[in-house]
Amino acid sequence: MVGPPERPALRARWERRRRAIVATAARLFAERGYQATSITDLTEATGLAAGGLYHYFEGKDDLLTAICEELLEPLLERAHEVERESLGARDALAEVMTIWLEHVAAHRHHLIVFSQERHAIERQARWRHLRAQRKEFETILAGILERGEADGSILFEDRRLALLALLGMVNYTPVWLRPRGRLDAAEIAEGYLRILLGEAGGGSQASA
Amino acid sequence: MVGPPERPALRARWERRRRAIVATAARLFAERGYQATSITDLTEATGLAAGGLYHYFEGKDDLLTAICEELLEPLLERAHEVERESLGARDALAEVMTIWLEHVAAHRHHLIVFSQERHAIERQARWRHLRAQRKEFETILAGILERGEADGSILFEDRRLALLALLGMVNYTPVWLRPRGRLDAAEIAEGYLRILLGEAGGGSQASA
DNA sequence: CACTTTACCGAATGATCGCTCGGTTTTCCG
DNA sequence: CGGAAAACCGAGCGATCATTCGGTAAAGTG
Repeated sequence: MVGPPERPALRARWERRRRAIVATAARLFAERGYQATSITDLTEATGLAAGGLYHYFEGKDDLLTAICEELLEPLLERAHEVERESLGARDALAEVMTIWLEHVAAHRHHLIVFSQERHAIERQARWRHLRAQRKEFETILAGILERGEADGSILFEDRRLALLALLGMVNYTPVWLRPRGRLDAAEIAEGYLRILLGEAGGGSQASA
Repeated sequence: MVGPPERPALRARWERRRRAIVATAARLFAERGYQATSITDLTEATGLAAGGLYHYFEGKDDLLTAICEELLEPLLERAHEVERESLGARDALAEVMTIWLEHVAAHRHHLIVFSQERHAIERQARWRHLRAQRKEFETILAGILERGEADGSILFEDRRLALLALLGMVNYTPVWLRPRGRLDAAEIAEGYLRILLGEAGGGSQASA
């Protein structure tokens, strides 16, 4: 049977090891694909034998679920915290984007796996809750943009397209992000925000 | 043996059918994932038996190759055409983005598959040419942005980040795009261009 | 220390999958 | 029409894979 031990002294260790396996699995799945990664690959990478893995997870898809939950749940919680601060839309957007990019940078493999397996998560009933969490986060973002447009603090040519563009930028970030790259998460968040709000340069001259 | 027939009368039909199989496979792979789609799934969707499929393709990965080639080759060719027109950077960017989005909209499943299987394409030697084509297209884009900054027709806060943001937006587009949605490909291209160049609204008021 | 829970092992299992190949039907062409 | 090439079939093969389970070792508990 899978689940944390009843003895309190062992719970912390069980959870720590489980999280370590999730992190390893996220890296392997991101590098090779979920289906293309075999249980044998996981045993080699974790040092556990097959039976040992099934002591922490009910199956391979339970591992995928854990990866996505570790990505979505803390992000959603922190986004709700920002909402509770009742900032102006402009500042709320800046703050959500900063925590978002920091979370994504710290969980790049998780997001890559989530994006790669999106087709499964969006279609299969067993992942309804992940779908709901993704939607909830997007709804928070949409709300901030709408609020910003309503109170005049943000102007969009097309607000709905701006949200989709933002989701695209951020979801693509872990594909190119390298741990000690030129920009850190906060700088990327600021850069994206500038692009989205059209504050950079101002753009145009006449065309040639 | 796989390959087009020697008799000229049959070549056109062979190629037409091959392309039809590629289109069907692209849809299935996009919906279920490449690895999760079995040959049996493909036989059901195409009406061909297993042996029939292997008359057009050497294997499942040949099908993946064909999908990616159908995505990248025409796009690259059309991008080179735009370059040959020697437009100003601003106009060149607008034109490349329009053909890009039109191509992506017409091949949404292809791009979804390419993105989902990116880990394999980027890592395995047999897909070196696909990797080279992707890089070549990105180099064309980078060149246009650089040219635009050099001649003052485009101003960026961070040109490299702007390119990555653009790639993110466009690569994410097929995830949400619906065939007869609110915006067509040209309108999306225009919207993205406005976001990238900061021409919309002008953005800011004071923050709250 | 005894005893129970927890942690882990790894060979065996059953199912699935990509692919092959001998054969049949269809299509072209002289 | 007759022969050859092409198109297609589908049962079966070998390999792989996720998962199970009977067992052992280690750790906490009273």
